[in-house]
Amino acid sequence: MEKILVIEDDAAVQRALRRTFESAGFDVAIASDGAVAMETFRSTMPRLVILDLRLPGKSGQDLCREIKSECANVPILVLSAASDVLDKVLLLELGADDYVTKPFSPRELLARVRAAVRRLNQASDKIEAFSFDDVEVNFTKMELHRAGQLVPLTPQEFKMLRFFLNNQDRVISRTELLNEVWGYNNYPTTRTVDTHILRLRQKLEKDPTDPIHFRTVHGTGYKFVR
Amino acid sequence: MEKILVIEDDAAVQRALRRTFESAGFDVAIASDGAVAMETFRSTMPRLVILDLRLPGKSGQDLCREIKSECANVPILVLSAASDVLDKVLLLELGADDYVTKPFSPRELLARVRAAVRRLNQASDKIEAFSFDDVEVNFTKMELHRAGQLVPLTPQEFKMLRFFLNNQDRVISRTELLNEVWGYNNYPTTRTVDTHILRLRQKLEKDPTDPIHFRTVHGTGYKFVR
DNA sequence: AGACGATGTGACGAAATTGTCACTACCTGA
DNA sequence: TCAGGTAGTGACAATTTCGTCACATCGTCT
Repeated sequence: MEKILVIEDDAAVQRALRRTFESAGFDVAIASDGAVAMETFRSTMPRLVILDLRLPGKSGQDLCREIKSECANVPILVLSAASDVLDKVLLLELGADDYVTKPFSPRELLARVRAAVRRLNQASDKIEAFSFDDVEVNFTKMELHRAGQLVPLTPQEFKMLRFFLNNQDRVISRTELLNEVWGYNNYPTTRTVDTHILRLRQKLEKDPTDPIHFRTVHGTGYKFVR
Repeated sequence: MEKILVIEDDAAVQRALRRTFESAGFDVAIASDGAVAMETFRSTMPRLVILDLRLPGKSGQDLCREIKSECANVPILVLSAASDVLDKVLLLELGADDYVTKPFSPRELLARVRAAVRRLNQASDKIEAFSFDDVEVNFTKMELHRAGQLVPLTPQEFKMLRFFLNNQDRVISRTELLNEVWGYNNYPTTRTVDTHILRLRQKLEKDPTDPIHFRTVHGTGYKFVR
């Protein structure tokens, strides 16, 4: 279920948006006030933000910039009164990804949000190439070089590495790894995960004993940090 | 079991509400008088408040504001006579979350309370990041920084911290903590809770000896205050 | 069939986490 | 002020979790 944040002061519009998006299966958080909006943003970490440019307290434009500077990959959809003199260039400068002028139809707004979320999911899911340290990996070619040298990875190792790269910084439990990397049918032991982490570390870490990238989160799982 | 506070002077309505909510599994506290309501509120720390706007003593509107200013995340459901000239906007300004006009059906009221509580539980359970003082915590990354420094927390400490952040200002008994944080199967001593509070304080409080955020409520439990 | 690489498993010491206890300090009501 | 309960604190032991290794298994290629 995708989480979105609505920053809007008009109670009637709030209700309308909540109804529209909740019935479309979104998880809606609302901030009525520019002053608390950033806080709400940080605590909910939404997938997308709908922002009314006309706000009491902090200006919508500032908010836009602030959100973008903090989390560049969260799309922002701006609501603006038709009377507002707005040009697309300004909006793009602010970091907004799309805009809708009031009065708008909920249907249209919903369509735009869906489009934005779809783009996001597509873009984020399939890293084809990546590099960190002196490591360069290309999933299309299934090749990994370290300091220019080709390092052979097994298929399982590639899968696992890819999953980690697609979920950087996030702590991932062994169970989730088994589900996502091994698939739902196979049920190896959680011990197996450790062994594979070990192998990835030995191949990719400068000091496999004291790993920087493939970190252990005791009692919980592992996470990849660039 | 969710605790709710009913602020209502009419004895007949009191009885009706008590019957309705107790048989629905709620824990009901009642204040008949605006004057003592705040006191009752503070001592019971309910999950939700049902407030009759027409009260002897202190005005219902003032109460509404006062409760909200003290505990912003406790939903307030307002009861009002149909004859009252009520503006929805005014209510929202007061901080009320919903309202029902008399005469109301118990069934409807119950439904609204349940909806509010559900929203609360849903919304609150998903805090992914939060900050207070010079502390910043991110539950997705399982990282906590204090004054920019990484402070390692154990899984149990993360769980506990999260529960406290999700239930700010509310007094939580040791038993409830054991149930919610440790789960229903494990039954460590209530003393165990104290030890973990100690550890959180040592890691997060400026002066662990004189804690500001993780407060002791003697004879009852603990509460987190921002 | 034999060889080889890839993968999964169990064992075991090491490390981290967590629960408990004992003791002290504190609070509260008589 | 005293007694009795309640909470803070540090040390310690029990338990859980992790890293690592050797080895079994499996499939594939020759």
